[in-house]
Amino acid sequence: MASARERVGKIVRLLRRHYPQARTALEFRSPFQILVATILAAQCTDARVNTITPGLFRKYPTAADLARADREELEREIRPAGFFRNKAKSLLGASRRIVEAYGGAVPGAMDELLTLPGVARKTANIVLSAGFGKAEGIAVDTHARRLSGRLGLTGHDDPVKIERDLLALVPRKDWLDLNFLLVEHGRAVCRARKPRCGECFLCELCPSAATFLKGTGSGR
DNA sequence: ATCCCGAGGG
DNA sequence: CCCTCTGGAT
Repeated sequence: MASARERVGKIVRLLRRHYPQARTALEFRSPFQILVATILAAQCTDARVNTITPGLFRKYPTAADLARADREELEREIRPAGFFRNKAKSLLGASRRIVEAYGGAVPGAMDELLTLPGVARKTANIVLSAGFGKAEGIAVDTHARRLSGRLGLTGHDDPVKIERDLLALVPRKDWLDLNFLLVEHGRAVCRARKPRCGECFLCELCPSAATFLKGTGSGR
């Protein structure tokens, strides 16, 4: 019988093979830009975020610029991403603290990132991995959480416990990739509504696939 | 009509 | 633990 570790290892290998570009997609951005884009991405599609970030970064190239931004003007800029008041508050609060406590540079440690208003573990994990190329944890958003649940990666549903279990299950060298792979696969294939089990390369390893493959299409 | 790439607050 | 915040996709 394959151990949980072996099973997860197999899944990680398949994920990596199918999303070779997942990690590099954001590499050209600075930690500051990653932070901003990640905050904006909550409850919103990438495509929508991508329509506003160019103008945003032109207007506010650095944390210092953003820290000085007019709140209402900023809210207008990011409105299409939804939750614009909360997000403007987070962007302003975080950039101000970055200026005051970290000399204007986004901090590269988990405990420091967590002191930024609007930044919790998920966002911090993404900033660390996409912005700094290092992983101190594994970002568990709703996509990763759903994927983990369907694949039965861990016995838990709580994101904190999922992360803890994954960290114990996966070798450290894979943490970085997992931050992108779980989210990407959960978003693109293992979707909440109609999971695309028919085109999922993890199908044979997935205890939930049979449920969704019943009948003609999938889900519904 | 209902759900969602989070986080803060009661 | 519950609620709220937003616009877009389905």
